[in-house]
Amino acid sequence: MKKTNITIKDIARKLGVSPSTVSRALKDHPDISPQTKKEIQELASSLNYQPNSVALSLRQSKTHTIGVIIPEIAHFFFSAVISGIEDIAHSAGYHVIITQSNESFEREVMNTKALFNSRVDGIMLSISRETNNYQHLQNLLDNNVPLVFFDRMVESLNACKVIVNDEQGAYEATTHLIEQGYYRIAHLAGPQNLGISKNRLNGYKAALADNKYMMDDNLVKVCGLGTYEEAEAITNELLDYRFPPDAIFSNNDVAAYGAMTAIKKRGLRIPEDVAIVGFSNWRFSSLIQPALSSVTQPGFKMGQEATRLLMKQIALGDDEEAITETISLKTNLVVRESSLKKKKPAVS
Amino acid sequence: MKKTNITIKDIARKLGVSPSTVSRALKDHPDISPQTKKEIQELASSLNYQPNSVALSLRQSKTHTIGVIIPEIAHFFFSAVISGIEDIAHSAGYHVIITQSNESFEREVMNTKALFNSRVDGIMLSISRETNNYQHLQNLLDNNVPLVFFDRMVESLNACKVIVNDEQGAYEATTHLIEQGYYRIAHLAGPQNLGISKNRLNGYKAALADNKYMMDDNLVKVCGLGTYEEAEAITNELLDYRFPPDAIFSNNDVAAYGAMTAIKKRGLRIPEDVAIVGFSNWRFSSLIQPALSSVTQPGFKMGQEATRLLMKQIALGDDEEAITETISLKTNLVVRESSLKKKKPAVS
DNA sequence: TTGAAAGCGCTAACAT
DNA sequence: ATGTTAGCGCTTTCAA
Repeated sequence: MKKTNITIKDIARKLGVSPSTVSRALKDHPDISPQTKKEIQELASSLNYQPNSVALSLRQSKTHTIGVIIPEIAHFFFSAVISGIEDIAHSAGYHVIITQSNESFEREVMNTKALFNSRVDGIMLSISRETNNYQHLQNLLDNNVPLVFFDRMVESLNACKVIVNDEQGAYEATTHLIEQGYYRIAHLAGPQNLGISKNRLNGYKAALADNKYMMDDNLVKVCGLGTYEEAEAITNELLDYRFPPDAIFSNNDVAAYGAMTAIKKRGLRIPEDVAIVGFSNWRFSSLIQPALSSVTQPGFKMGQEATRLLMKQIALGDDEEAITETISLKTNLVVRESSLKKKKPAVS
Repeated sequence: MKKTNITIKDIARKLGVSPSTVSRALKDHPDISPQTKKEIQELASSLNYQPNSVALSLRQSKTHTIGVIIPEIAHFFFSAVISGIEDIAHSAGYHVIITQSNESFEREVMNTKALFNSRVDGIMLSISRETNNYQHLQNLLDNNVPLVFFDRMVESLNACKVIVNDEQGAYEATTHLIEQGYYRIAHLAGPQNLGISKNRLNGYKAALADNKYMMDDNLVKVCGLGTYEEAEAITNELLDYRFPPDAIFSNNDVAAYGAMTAIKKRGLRIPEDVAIVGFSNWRFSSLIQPALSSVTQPGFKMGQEATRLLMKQIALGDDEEAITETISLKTNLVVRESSLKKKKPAVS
């Protein structure tokens, strides 16, 4: 006695009118008389009628759904992105279908196909590590499917992109330390084959240069392993210098933690003796490292911007030329009160 | 010159056959002659034909999509759940639509409606904090929509549930400490109005009782604020006892971190002098707290199990009686080598 | 072995 | 102001 989803037909039959009348009444079409309109709407709500979006989608060839392909959901940065996507999509009346590539090329291809078959109105993705063939994405573009890349994009494809400006983030973090009055700022860098690490090092260098600080190569140490023990050891080397650094800009949170450990073990104070600012995706960094300021990736915002871009594309008629915008997001410098040493005196 | 999604009709026209023949050929129906079948399949693939799932869904009133309502995506536990959901759903050929309630009742209701309208084949949800009226969920059940709760469920509703056995997890953690030879085990408890905290305290008590340990009320401290500073202060109280604890079982990772800080500041060693085991949702706990063992919630598994349950329900005919199974998942005790003091000697 | 026709639920152009 | 009809893309009975 279940399984009886109310349809427009049902309502029409009960009221002795035609389905089209019901359809019009339910969407408050001006042609329908107030009288019938009222009857229909009342019956509909008392029957708890819910329109079948599938039928609508077929009719209008529009699903009001966007597809997302993400390398790994259970990663703080990406889940923040999803959250941002959901935020904008939801308020625009869109659903979000999430798929995961798990960094596998094959799954990425499967997912694009499946999303296309579902006739999503647009797709946003961050390509997997393995991906170096872009035919599946080119297919989408050829079929006029709105496409937006976030975080990891394909340079050569003619689509919208949202990325993070790491260099600028590093620049800002370093400048912050300079403004706080630190004068010997070391950098725990990441492996230099990663673009991301290189950009951060460049930002660091640029900030030093712009502030007329001498660049001292001894203060830049690459942490190749990425363990905190490594960072701890490297920090110890730095602290053993005759002129040790009084601040450290770290490429990531693991290294920052290693540095913190080394500094504390020596009985030095953070940030009075040595300050630390590092890039971080750490959800709980404020809890764990109350003395550390950090530079965070704006995942939520990235999701929002990517979705806005996608919405714009979707709104475009199918004949109009696709837009290909690239948004470069600023990182957030999260400064904790307790990590401030001194303000630069106002210039007199 | 775009926007021409290939349909079955297109193929039929080009080959001078009927749409039904094409449909059959594409799904390898035995009635079609090998000859035409081959022609059709070849043309389809060369045209890169992709079946329109929306039309399929309408036809079969089956969307192969499941809906998820989650309080907050960017939370490690929940994103792990999503990951588990995706894992199972994907291999069963299902899509996953994610929605977020943001702990708001209103949004939860909107989301259930929207998912229902999308005619998802089933819904999984963790209710929001605000939710205390269940009409929207009852509606789903009345409409025969398969429903599975995970983590936060509604006792009174007749649906499948997947939860975590916190009491058992606490029991196991405490037992672990006992087996390692610790004999004075304190508990940093959570606010006792939360079922979850109560369950963990109960597990702790049960473990002590089963091992013939004296229950000492002085060793159970409630951390009401939930800050790590509070936990640090409370730990200090404990350590000031004439007979201080040699192990701490903590209700959560924040308290564990506070305890760790207090212990380290006194120059005591972990785990030799005082061991800590705590419940944790911490993604990076292994990195940050290499000396701490922890009890983690099996989020991924929860997602998997919930999805399996949902699939089972979906597979059920609409006439058959709905099943209402409840699965209680074991927590994971993550033991780090460095947190082991001594093994209990084998009984001679 | 293939085709014609109906229908999933809804809407919109075209009657009336 | 309301009804009729056709069609979105696909499957599936039924007929040939």
